[in-house]
Amino acid sequence: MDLDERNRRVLQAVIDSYIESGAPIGSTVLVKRFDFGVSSATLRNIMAELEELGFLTHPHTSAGRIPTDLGYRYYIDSLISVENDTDEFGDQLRQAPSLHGDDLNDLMEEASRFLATLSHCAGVVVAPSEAEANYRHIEFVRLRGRQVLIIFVTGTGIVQNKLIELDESIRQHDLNAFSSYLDEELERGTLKEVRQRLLKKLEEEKLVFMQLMDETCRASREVQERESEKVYIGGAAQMLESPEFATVEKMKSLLKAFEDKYRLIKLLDRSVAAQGIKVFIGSENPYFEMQGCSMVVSNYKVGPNVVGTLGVIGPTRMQYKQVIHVVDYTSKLLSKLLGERFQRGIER
Amino acid sequence: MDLDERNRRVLQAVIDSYIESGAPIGSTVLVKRFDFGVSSATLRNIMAELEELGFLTHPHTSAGRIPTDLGYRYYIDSLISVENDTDEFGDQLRQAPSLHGDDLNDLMEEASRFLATLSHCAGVVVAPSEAEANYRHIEFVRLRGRQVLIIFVTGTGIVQNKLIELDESIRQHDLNAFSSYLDEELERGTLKEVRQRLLKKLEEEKLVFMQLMDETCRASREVQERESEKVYIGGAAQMLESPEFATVEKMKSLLKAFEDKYRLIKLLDRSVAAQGIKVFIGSENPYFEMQGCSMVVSNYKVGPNVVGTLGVIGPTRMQYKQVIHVVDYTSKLLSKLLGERFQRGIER
DNA sequence: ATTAGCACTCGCAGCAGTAGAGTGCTAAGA
DNA sequence: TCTTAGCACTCTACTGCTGCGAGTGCTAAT
Repeated sequence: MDLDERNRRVLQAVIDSYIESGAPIGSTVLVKRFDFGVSSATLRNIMAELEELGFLTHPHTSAGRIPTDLGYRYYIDSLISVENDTDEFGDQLRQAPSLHGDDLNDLMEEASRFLATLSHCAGVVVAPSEAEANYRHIEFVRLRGRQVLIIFVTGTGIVQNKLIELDESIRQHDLNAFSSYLDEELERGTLKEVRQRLLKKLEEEKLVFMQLMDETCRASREVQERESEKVYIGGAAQMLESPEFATVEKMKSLLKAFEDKYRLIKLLDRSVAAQGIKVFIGSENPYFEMQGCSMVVSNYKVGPNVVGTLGVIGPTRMQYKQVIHVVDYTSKLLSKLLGERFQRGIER
Repeated sequence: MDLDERNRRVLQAVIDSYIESGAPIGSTVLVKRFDFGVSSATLRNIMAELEELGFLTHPHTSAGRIPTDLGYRYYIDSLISVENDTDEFGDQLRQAPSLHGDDLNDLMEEASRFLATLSHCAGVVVAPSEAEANYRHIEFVRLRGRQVLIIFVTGTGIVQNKLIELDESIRQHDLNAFSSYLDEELERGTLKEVRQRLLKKLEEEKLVFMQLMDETCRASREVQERESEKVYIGGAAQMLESPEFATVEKMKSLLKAFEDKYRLIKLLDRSVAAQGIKVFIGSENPYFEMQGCSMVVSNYKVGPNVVGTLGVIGPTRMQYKQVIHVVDYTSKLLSKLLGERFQRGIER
């Protein structure tokens, strides 16, 4: 797999040019645009070699070369340098309006649009899942009869709710008392632990409270699941600008894929087990059958913990350098913003 | 504008056939498929007449006829009968799985998908706006220092929240006291009225509470606005199945229009000042520049009040009878479900 | 190893020709 | 006066053909 310096430069030139123009790159174009100090015939030989190695291909006999997925992979791994010459783009990033939605939903949606605008691809953000949520406050509101609305407030200020139905009626006064009790106990541990302590204390004495507690635990789980199933997709229409999706068929299948949010989450979550940025090129991704699409994904944190995934889905022929930069920047930005919320949360 | 019986029947036959097949309808096709007891030549004469009146047109000299927007309008107003012969479709509707999302967001999303699936168009639901929200409970959670999270619970069990910052710090205990006070007062009127009463009572004595009250009112307004800006769009990809959107350009502009949710809300809200189902055909709608699209909209209620809009956007050539039926059914279904929540809410 | 030259391949745009669908008009019949 | 058969006309869609241009691969010379 080792290429000599010249071959590498040619490969890079082909991919760069192709990313820019979208049209197959012929040997004469390379001679005109770059200075390899060799003739077009030599370039043809080199390109034939690169094709044999699987980095390039051509759509038909008399067409120029385009990169294969393998070619892109090599490009990303060995040829791109994200650091240098992106400074003017970095400035552009920093000048972009920051995110300021104070509601978590707004924030996520903004982030997805932010990604989309700057990358010219579709931006995707998976909502944070706090595995063992640390609740700041739990409130109960009695609606009719035995129906009770449970409201969860997490340390990060996220508010979620769930309606439950108890076996017997309970007074709002008692609910308030229980709520205060829970709040106190929550300072000393998670909901599960509180449940354990409560179990010992109450025995069979107050059955209603025990049921309320059980329902609360169950609701908490459900509410967390519901939250972690949310995906925010921004700027999907932008992707359709790329000529590679200019056929009706491609467009349709792309949009169908975006509508199937559930699979999208699965895909993104599995993709990013480890930290840092990952790039998936075209067919590399077994779950997303869409041909001609790449993903650049990363994750974001609250404090020290990875809580969610975010990234960009676009045509295989995307501006990888810039997109990687954007995804990196956004993940850090979002982590910072969530971190600030978190700080507010834990400090009592 | 009055057509004699035969001309009406021909117009209806043309539109019905066109809706079904999507191809321009020629005189011979009509003779084959319908029994008018006249020859194709006569039908040609009639169709020429209908064209002169503006109900029909033809894309080029040697093509069959297709309806104009005016033709569709006449069709909807005078020719369609929603009542009869839709019974088997009504059965299909009633057999469809009902909606059961207990979270309001889930419910709206489900409703939009419900509309989309049954109409084969894009389903759109605008979130309910309760002009003067009747709150069941208002809760304050102190985060850090002077930051307070306000949680609103409406009579219908909708939970919304907003983070505010006070001028001076306040203890959680006092917040709780204020919350209980508000809850009691709210039984006797709206938030605004409570504010008036409070103003008289407190005078300048307790400045913090007054500020908290003001912030709460402001937050309440904001939270309501935020909610009423939500639109749920389901099955947008389905629309692309129609051959009229089979060109790349049409697809793109359609998707762009859907992404611009703000304008969509404006459009829908203005459309439905009055109650009942409305149909907007193609160019009839000045705000939605998309050509070749019709909307069928209605609204839904909580108890006696209209609170939101819902409907379907699809190609001008849609199955109006069925779609009208679906929209009507869904609006009633949603009203019923919300009504149940509401009943739960007001009964204490 | 590099390069100039050349034959070859393939896609694409343009063009002519044809088939088919459908119309509008006219003149004859009820 | 309304209806209808017949016919000329129009327009689209499809087909096959041709020439052009871009680009390759190969070969022989440097």
